[in-house]
Order: sequence, then C-alpha cells, then structure tokens
Amino acid sequence: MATADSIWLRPERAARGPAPGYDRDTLAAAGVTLADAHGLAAVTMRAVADALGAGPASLYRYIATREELVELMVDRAHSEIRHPEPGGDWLEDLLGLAHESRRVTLAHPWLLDATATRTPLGPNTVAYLEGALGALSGLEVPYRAKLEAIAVLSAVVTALTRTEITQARAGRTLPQWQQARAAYLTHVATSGQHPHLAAAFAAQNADDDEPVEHLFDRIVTGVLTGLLHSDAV
Amino acid sequence: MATADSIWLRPERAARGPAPGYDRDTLAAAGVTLADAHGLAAVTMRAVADALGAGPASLYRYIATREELVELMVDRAHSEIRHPEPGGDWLEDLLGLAHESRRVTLAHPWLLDATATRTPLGPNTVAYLEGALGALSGLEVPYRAKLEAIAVLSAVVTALTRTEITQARAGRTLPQWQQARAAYLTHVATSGQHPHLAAAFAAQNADDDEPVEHLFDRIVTGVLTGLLHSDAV
DNA sequence: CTTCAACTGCGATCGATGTTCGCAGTTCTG
DNA sequence: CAGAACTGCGAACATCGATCGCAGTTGAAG
Repeated sequence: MATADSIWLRPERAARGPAPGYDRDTLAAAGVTLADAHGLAAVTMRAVADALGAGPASLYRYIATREELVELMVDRAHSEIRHPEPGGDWLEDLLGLAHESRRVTLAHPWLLDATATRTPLGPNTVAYLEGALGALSGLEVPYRAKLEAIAVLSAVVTALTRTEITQARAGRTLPQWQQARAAYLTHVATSGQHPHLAAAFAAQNADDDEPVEHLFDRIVTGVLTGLLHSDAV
Repeated sequence: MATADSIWLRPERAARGPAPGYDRDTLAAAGVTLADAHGLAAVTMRAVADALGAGPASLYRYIATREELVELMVDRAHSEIRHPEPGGDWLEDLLGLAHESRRVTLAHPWLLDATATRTPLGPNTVAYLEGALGALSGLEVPYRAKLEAIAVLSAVVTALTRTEITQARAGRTLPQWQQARAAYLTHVATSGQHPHLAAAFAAQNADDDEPVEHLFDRIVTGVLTGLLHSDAV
C-alpha cells in the first residue's frame, strides 16, 4: 500500500472497520521514551512494538514506514516548546524561542540525529515557525530575509546545542571515540604544523568560566543582529 | 580486534606480512564514486568490495567499521577544498573558504548526510580549520570567539547548501515526498490559522531573482560581521 | 637459505533490521 | 443479520554490518 501522501494529511482513523487498539501519538510516545533512554538507534520497529505489547508488524497499521515514526516523534517533542506571548522586542522574543528550542533539544538529544538530515514539518513544527515569524512581524524587512534569519537561527541553535551535548557527555563517560579524537587532536596540535590550531588549542583550555547561557545569548544575538542589521542594542 | 585508536593514528600498513592489495585511499575513492552516483546509503560494504573486485570481508583489513570508511570518504572529499593564500581582509578570506566549502559540498551532496551527525576530523578537515584560523590571525579577538565564529560559519554554510541542493533536486525530479510536503504546506497556508506563515508563503513565490551566490555572500557576511563586530565595510 | 610467525584475502555465516504477505478474528455499516 | 472493511500479527524475506576460521603468501630472524 504505497501511500504517497504526507502522514499529516492522511486520516488517522479509517472510515469503517473496528477501532484500532493504539493511535499515532501512543506510538510516538513509546518511541520518544525509547530514544530518550537509549538513543534514536534503539527505536526499532520491534522495540516500539514490544514497548506497546504489540506484534512487530502491527505498527504498519498506523505508519507507513519508520521514517514516519521518527517524524511523529519529532513533532511530539516539538510540542514541548512553549510559546510565550510576544513582548514587542523581536530580538528578545526570538532569543526566547531559541532558548526553548535549546531546552527541548537538551531534554531529547536524539532530536539532533532526527533533524540532521530530514526536516520534519508537523503541526507543532509549523507552530514554531509561525511563532518565529510572528516575533518578526513588526520588522520592516522582506519576508525572504525573515525566513533566512529563522533558518540560520535554527542551524546555529542546533550547532551550539550539539557541542554542548557532546561536551557534557564527554565529561561524564568519556566514551572511547572521544578519547581517540582527543588523542589525535593533541597529536595534530603538537606536530609543529598547524600553528594557529595549536595556539587556539592551548588558549581554549585556559579560561572557560563563561556560563553556557550567556555564550548562547551572545552568539545568537550576534548572528541575528548581523543578519537583520538591527539598530537596537 | 577492537582497535580503540583513531584511524588517523593507526598505521596504514602492518609492520610485517605480505603487501596489501589495496589501501585506504582506494577504498575511500570507491566509496566516494558510489556515493556521488547513488547517495551515501549506496555505500555498503558489499558494494564497495564489488567495485574493487574484492570479497565482502576484505575491507575489514583496512578499516575497522563502516563509520571509518565514511570518515575516510569525508576527508578525501575535503581534500578538494582549495586554500587560496590570505589576502589580508579576513572577511574576504573566510568568505572565500566558505565558497570552497559550498562548492565541494555541491559536488558531493552526500557530505551533508555524512557530516550531519558526526564531525569527522581527518588531516584535510584539520587543514581547513587551520586555514580558517589563519584567516582570522590578524583579528584582535579571543581565540574562543574565533572558534565559535568558525563553527557557526560551518553550520550556516551547511544549512544554506542543504536548502540549495534540496531545491535543485525538487526542480528536476520532484520526488514524491517533496510533493507531499508541498501539499501539506499549502494546506497549512490556506487553513486560515498561521497568518504570518501564509503571508510569507505567498510572498516567497513572488520575487526570486537574486542569484544564489549573492544570497550566500549576503548571509555569510551578515553572520560573520554580527559575530565578530567588524568595523570594515 | 631455511623457518615460521604474521599478515592477507575471503567464503560462509550470524544476528539484527525494515518491510511484506496472508490469514483469522473483530467490528461497523447497510 | 450478512458481508465488507479493517485489525492484530506470526512467519518470512532481503539486506545490512560484522565475525570467524582457514588456506595461501610474505618478510624478517637465525
């Protein structure tokens, strides 16, 4: 049954027939729980079915493919993004939205993997987009620039959150491959070539006391003001 | 044989024993050819072995895992990045490097998938980093800000190139899922809710004549100047 | 030159995964 | 009440990454 439609346009329940035992959101919730605990790779069809007490093939009555399950999971996670009412200052509003995005991503690190390649676009993601556009509604700037700014903002927030998660994970478990990478990096830094990198590497471990939120604010603000050349501070 | 070392620190040839029939770069080249033609998913161990005329299990004499093969491929692709000599203006130099990054990514679109989650760090990627730091060497700015700027730049270039590739692909083949997404988007835009999104959607299809390179320059310049608050231009 | 440990290529195979097929049971509709 | 439509799902298939063990080959030590 090749359903070419998007899952968001496909009706959840069939018109006729017995009532389904589960629903999409239940599948998504089970997938989110699994991914939160053991990463996105642990979200296999069989694992989700087991968590639900269902047979491995039952899930295909609700979703057409695993990709769609991930899409449901992403949108469910995005539903946790709070949308505060706009306060008039577009920079502050957008910064608040960026903080929400970061918070949810820290709570569900697998979002980085799920949204790295594809760009799921469910109702809650759409609501996020609408919110961001609403924050910029007072700005006298072409729509294209606003969409660009939002896309760049999203990319930057993702990148920042990714390094934050990576560093936090390295601090706890130091999981082999990170160790191997550090070894290679010090090898590169002390090799004599790459002088700039060596200097940066040495300077990096010196003063690291800036709070993460402050760094986050500084970078996001810089990027946004650079893109929308604001006159406000 | 659990080799915990990075592949870049592991010796390519063994000290004793017969000469290997292939080498790492040959594997990487075969993988790149396959990925260029049919995407990263087509780079399976068996496919690479077939392309080389080798048995499916032979590759594991050169790499420990498929991840390492992808790492080799990424670094080989990054070797195509040209490093022009610095011209004194850091913004121009960094912009040139960004263009090189975009060019190589357009030539090897699978780089987006390969670098989406992981961040391979081979010799050529390190050389790129060194070049970017070198371009900023004249700036009176803490090293941390330079590293941040480079990371953000990389994220932005990736995002821009991804949308560019996606749109180009949609223009040619319009591959089903894009069609489904467009259907959902128009459904959202015409639903009455999401007024800002509807307005943006309507305005987007109006005037689209800005050349891609110009848009690229504009955004990258905006982001960089916003981050490093340049006084130039 | 001999010897042998070390390495190479690789066929066979394992476990896991996403997905399909067909069937029995269930439920809503006309 | 009868049949159509749908559900749950056991079994199976193709494909994937990875492992194991063996025969053949090489290079260095004595």
